[in-house]
Amino acid sequence: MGRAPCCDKANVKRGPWSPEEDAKLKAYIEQHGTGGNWITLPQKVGLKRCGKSCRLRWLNYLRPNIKHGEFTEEEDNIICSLYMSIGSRWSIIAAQLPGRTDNDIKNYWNTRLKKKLLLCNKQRKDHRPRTGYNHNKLEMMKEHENLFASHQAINAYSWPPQPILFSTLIAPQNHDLGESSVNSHNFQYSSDQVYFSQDQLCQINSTNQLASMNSLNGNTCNSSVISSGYYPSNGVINNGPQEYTNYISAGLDTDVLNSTSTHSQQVDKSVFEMVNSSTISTTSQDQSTSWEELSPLVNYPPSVFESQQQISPYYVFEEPRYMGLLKQ
DNA sequence: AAAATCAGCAACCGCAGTGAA
DNA sequence: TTTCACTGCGGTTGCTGATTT
Repeated sequence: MGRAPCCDKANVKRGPWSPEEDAKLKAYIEQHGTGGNWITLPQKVGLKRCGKSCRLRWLNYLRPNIKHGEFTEEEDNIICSLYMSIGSRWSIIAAQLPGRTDNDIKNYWNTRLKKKLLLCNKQRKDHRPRTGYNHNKLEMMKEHENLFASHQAINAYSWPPQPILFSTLIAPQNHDLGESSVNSHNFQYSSDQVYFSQDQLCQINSTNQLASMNSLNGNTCNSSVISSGYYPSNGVINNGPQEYTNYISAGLDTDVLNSTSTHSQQVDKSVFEMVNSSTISTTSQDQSTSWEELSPLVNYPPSVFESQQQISPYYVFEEPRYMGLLKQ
């Protein structure tokens, strides 16, 4: 026995919406609201549409203050940066771009931005001297495609490795942060800041806990989404609280964090060992190739890719304040 | 000029999470 | 505690106009 359909598909209109349908739906919702029930809404409005379809039409097209059309450079940067950090969490990304819908951003990424990134980076590579890390271009493109196709399914540490891989391992020690007694290896936190490992983040993403965390303490999406920041290559931060806000941060309930699986602890431990071993530079270099290929719009500290000796665990975004996360 | 191909995007589908009963 | 209707999300599809052959 399968799941019951959300509506009677035989008696439901599908395909593009007519202006009349748009007008009906818009007028009704503006006057009465959605009533919290999309399934019954079409009947109330007098539309032969599925409730899901109405919801989608409203959210993506009819609701007020929707922006369509050209994305700005700033928006491009935000999308790129967030995509590299959290992957295809379009709703979260959309939350950082007022007026943009997740569908719009998804389409924009798939049809244009991804290509723009690849092209942009190809040009950059063509003008750069080759380093010791030799990679056939075709292979790199293949690798690319594979990464894009599979990144959702693969282990959290496979990709994207660079930006947040070591975030928790060298979380600031010289500030007034509380440290979790339960799982200090994985994260540190103050009352409103938590530093994730990539593994945790991916797990959170994969189970939609990130959204739940928002509601747990009433924060908006602004507080849940990754912020990017630059962590000095010497691993020491001296500039005070402002820099904290640049890290991967979220306002959330520590009980939720503590509930993350032991897998993250194991992986974190192995990564921690990697950091302390000599193999890290090689590994990092390998991984960063893909990352580098895909993220030409992100500015890195020079040491990330140019040096095999230093690993800078944080990346810097051109204008982190656009993330809506920095305290002004 | 016509056919084929490509690109953009609106809409759909199905799964997972949530919360009320 | 379980069930199930409903919502939200991300991936995919398919239509349409633009571009290329």
